Amino acid sequence: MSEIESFFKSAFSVDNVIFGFDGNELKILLIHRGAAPFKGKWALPGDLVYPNEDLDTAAERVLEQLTGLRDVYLEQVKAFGAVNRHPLGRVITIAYYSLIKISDYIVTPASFAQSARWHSVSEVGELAFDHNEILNTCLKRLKLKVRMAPVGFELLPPKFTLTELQQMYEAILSEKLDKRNFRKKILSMNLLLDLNEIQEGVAHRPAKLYQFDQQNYEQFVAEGFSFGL
Amino acid sequence: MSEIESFFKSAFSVDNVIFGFDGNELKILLIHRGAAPFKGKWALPGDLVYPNEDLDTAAERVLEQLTGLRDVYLEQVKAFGAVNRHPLGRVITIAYYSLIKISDYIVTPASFAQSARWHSVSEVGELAFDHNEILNTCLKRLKLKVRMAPVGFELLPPKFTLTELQQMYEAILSEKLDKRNFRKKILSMNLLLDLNEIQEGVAHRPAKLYQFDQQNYEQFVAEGFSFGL
DNA sequence: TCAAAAGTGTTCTTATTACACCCATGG
DNA sequence: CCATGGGTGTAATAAGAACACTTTTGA
Repeated sequence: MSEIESFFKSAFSVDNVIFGFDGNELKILLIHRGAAPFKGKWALPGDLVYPNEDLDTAAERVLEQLTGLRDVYLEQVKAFGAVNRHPLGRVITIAYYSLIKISDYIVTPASFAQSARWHSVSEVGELAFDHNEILNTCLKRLKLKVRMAPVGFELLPPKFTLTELQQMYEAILSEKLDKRNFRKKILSMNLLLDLNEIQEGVAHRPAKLYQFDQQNYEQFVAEGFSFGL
Repeated sequence: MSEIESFFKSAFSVDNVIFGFDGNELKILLIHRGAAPFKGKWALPGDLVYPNEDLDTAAERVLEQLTGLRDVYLEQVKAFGAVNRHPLGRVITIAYYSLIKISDYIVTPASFAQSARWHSVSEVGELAFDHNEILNTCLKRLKLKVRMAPVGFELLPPKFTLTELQQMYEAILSEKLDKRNFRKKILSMNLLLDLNEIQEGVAHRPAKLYQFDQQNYEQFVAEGFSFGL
């Protein structure tokens, strides 16, 4: 085998940390591996990238095959390429994370989707390959991102209460926030549309429902505003 | 060719945006391509990754072959993998940036180093491949990073004046900073060691020389401090 | 003595923090 | 009428922004 050919004896994959929020905890969707290597371990959903497929497209495909969801928030984080990260050959992987509304997720018929399950981020054990490292990197990135841009809304249903919003941030950042200060700040940004609706069927004073105002956000950004929490 | 073989008909490379600061402007080191594709264009230094080489190692190698420098600040940014980004085949590239002290750079004997030249970031023209996109992404990342961590010092000589420090930040962020506020803030962090030395041979009042106090920084971080500018 | 950059504080404005009670609803 | 979470304001502190003159040196 010539030297130049040996360069092409390698493959690349994408792996996707799919985050969801159940109203309480930050979760990720993991696949139970039914085959070697790492048979029996939990792993991030991922796949080899097709020869004629863009990286982002591959990550979207993995997500859609597993969840049936399209047009989801997806961000590339970085490449992981340690020589021995894959026991069967030289495979570098490009890590993504995505944010989905956990209630939109329904187990799809795809065979590997049958073995998928949500895990609390705080209770993830030892994963296949270098997936713990990938998860940690993606989580760190999400924590940064969620303070710098209004991406957290991707985890919530279209209508949400301020408490839900706050709990989502607390779950991601793993820190408690002050209720009054949080509300003051988030409302002062004028990014929440008051729907003049309230919760129903709760055994306490019902909370007002809000919606993220994407249009306002885009206008404010165009005017020089930058989100910060 | 079987399907599985086709996955391995691909290669990956690293490309490195090497930043330097000449006391005035932010610069990058580009290579003038002597061969197709993109013959005659300027390009980011890069190379295919050896089959048994980690990604970070490959980026370090590219940097060392070009500049002779080792133990340099290097950060992976992301992977670029559009299907047609390389005219000769499927090659995804992992982008890095590095920060070097421009005065340490001496043209090395390596053949491709002969065709390297510093370019002002603001005057970079159309580059080979998708290298303009890579450069922009790396520059954006550097702007973020330099506010969140004391990496800018990597661009300065070991002894520097406060004005030099400020000009470095201004060059990276492309914005003017207030002299008094800048000094107040940076000195209040206790990350600068006053060397009790002054500039020599300048035709004006000589400035005091400082050094970045890595040891203090690490201790402060351990105690929960986080750099912010 | 001139030119050139170094060095230095205060005031004002804005953002952040800390903190406790009453309200509306369902059971 | 009780339990549960919803909703609200103010005062103190800290951080950021704006701003102009004197000092030191070499030529």
